[in-house]
Amino acid sequence: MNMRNSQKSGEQQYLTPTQVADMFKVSPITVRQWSSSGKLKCQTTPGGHRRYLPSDIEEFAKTSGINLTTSESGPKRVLIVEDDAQLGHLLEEFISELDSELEVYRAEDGFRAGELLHTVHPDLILLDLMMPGMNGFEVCERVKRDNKTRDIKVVAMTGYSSEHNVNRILAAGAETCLSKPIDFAALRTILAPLTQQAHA
Amino acid sequence: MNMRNSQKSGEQQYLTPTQVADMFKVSPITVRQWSSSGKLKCQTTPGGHRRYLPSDIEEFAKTSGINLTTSESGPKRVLIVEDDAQLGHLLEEFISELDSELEVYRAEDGFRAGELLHTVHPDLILLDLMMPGMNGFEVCERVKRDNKTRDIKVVAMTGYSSEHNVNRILAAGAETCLSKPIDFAALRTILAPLTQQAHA
DNA sequence: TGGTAATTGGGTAATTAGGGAG
DNA sequence: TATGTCCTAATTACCCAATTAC
Repeated sequence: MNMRNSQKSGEQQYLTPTQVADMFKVSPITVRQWSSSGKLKCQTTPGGHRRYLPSDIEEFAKTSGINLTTSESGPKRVLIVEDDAQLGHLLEEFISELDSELEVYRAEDGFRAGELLHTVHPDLILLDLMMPGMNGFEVCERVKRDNKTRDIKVVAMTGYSSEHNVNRILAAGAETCLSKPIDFAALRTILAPLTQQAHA
Repeated sequence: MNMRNSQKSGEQQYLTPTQVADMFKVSPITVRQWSSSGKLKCQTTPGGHRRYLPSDIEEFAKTSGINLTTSESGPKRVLIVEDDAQLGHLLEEFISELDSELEVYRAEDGFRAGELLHTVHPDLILLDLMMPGMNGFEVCERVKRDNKTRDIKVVAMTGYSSEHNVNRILAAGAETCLSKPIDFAALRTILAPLTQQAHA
């Protein structure tokens, strides 16, 4: 079970030459050249090894027009935004067992949702539209408006699926809108693309 | 002996190996090597673990020719978490006029707060404890528990400042707890360190 | 005060990185 | 322009018991 709950902060905020090389699909030596010629900014360790910040990489990617094959290769991540503990847990279990390769995170409030959106950068969000202090429609709109997050698929969930609400959330960029109680068969179908890629 | 709690309002005077490692973009193991080979001075706890003084770090950085322009550089950022539009705007105005160098952001809901926490990584958070769908105490605890955000100062604001609540938020790691209506003179004092550094 | 998870130190081996000439 | 190779140095991984944080 590859379930990753809330508090995890073992991310690395710097990149080594080989990691950068992998991102651009070139050899580490080439990355070294880019740095020594000043094309790619870098910091150095006291021992003289180069360290790269994500911002430096992005800038270089834009300047040189090379598209970076970022972390598309890693395991797929799903973020569940649901304040109901019971349903939330059920969804966690269901998705984890669908594919043990999937990393499942859950936010039980808006703050946590905002945090996880940017710290784990999920591939898909299961979003409860009706949560206290959080407007699900707005959240979806914001996700789709931000360049950094617009590639994330949003699957809405609501207990009041009026035609108006469904149209509104779809217009905001959501993939689909599931009515509660959740049809798990439908959910499985929706998640199929993620599991297929994870197995590939 | 609890080192984290002993640094109530100021900076931490000792740095752990991991913290030093982050500063130099290196693994903790490497820091250990620097110390055991005598390149990096250090003190030790009674149990034999290494602790570093900022002065030791600076000296080592100079010797190695590294600029310690970690994340301390750049303009200071303040995040206001307040759902009341009127008060929120007032705070924005006040802080902006206190020092035009300060960057002021505002979150009107929990989701936005979580987003901004990680996207702008503020130096200080003005946190309303009573917001719908968001437990201010929990938020503060989470901020202080995460290595990435624990250096962020938290200033709480509440309309119901019972002694119990004040103690609870201070125990969670907040700098102070302001009662509403806000005492702007007190707020100015609290923000003084930021404005001074911004001008330096 | 007691319990549990995370960090640390030591030592050795494995990996990665930098520089330069091809 | 990008890369493969050689040599040396810097950095990291791994193991386990002790220490520390909360």
